[in-house]
Amino acid sequence: MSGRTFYIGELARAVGVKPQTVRYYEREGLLGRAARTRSGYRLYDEAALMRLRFIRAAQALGLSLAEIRELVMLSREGRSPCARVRALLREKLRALDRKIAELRAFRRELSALLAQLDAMPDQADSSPYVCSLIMTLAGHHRPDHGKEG
Amino acid sequence: MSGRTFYIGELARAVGVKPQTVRYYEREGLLGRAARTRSGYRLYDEAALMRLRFIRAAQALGLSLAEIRELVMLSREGRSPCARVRALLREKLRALDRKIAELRAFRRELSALLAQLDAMPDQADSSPYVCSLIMTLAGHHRPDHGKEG
DNA sequence: CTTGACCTTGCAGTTGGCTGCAAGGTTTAG
DNA sequence: CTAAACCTTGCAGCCAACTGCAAGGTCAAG
Repeated sequence: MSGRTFYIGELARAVGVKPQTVRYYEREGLLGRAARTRSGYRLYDEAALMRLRFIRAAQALGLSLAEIRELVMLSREGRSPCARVRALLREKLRALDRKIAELRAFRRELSALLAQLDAMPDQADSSPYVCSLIMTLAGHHRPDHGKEG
Repeated sequence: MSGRTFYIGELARAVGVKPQTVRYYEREGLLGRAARTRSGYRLYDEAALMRLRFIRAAQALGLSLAEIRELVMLSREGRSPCARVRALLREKLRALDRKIAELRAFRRELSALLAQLDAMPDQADSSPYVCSLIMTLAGHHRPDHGKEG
C-alpha cells in the first residue's frame, strides 16, 4: 500500500528544483531526514513530495525559509499551523502595502526629478560631483531596488 | 586658497557614513585615491566631500555602485555624464513601474487567499503539507520581498 | 609618559537561498 | 566490461554593499 518512492533527482524534477536544493532544505530542517537505501541513497515518498510542494508554495507567497520551518515544526508537534499561517500572511500583506506606498512615493520623486533633468541642457563640465541637479533633489530615502520580476 | 582638509573620520561624519565605507568606495574605484599625510593618513578636500555626497545621492535614487562608478568614470574622462544619468534614471523608473505593478498583482492574490483562509476553520490535522489551501492557491509567482523601508 | 581617540592594512563575516565542484560510490543499459 | 547517469559528502562561492576585527602606527591633551 505504500505508494511510489523517489530518488532525490526524481523528487526534485517533479517539483522543479535541483537535488542540491532538496539537500539544502533537509540541512535547514525543512524536510526531515529521508529514508535511505542500503547504499545510502535518499528515498522519498509521496508525503515528502507534498511537503516539498508546500515549501515552494509557501515561498511563492513570500514566506521565508525560517517562517516555513516554523510552520513545519508546528505541524510536526501536532499543532495546527493555520493560525500562524494567517498571522504571517496578514503581516506580509501589511508589509506589501507599506512597500507599495513607499515605491509609489519614490516613483513620484524620481519622475519629478527626471522631468527637471529633461528640461535641462547637458552640463558640459565634468564637475566633481558629476551632476548638480541630482545633488539638490535626491533626498532622505534609501529605496530597496530588489531585482527579479 | 585651498579650502579645508579632512581626515577620513571627519569626512565620513560629514556625510553620515563610516570610515570603512569611504575606504570601500575608494577600493571600488568610486572615489579615487586620496592624498596622504607623511604618516599615511588619508586627506580629503571639499571636492572629495562633494563626490562622496554625490555617491550617496545617486544611491538614494536607486543607482548601484557599479552604475555610479560608470558615471564617475565618464566625468573623469571629461565626458558629460548627464545623458547617461537620464538613461539610467529612466530605466529605474520603468523598473519601478514594473515592480509596483507586480507587487499590486501579488497583493490582490494574497489578499484573496487571506479572505479564503479567514473563512475557513483551522484544520485540526497536522497534514503532511501543513495547510492545504495554500497548496491550491499559491501559483507561479516568485515575489521579491526585499526588506528595508 | 600615558591615555584615548584617531588612523593604517588586510582579511573574514554578514544576509538568504541557493549553486558548483571535487572525489568518490552505485546502478543501469547495452 | 564499460560508460553514462545517477547518487554521496563536504565545503567554497555567489550577489551587494558593507561591517567588524586584529594588530599595529600616530597624534593631541594633560
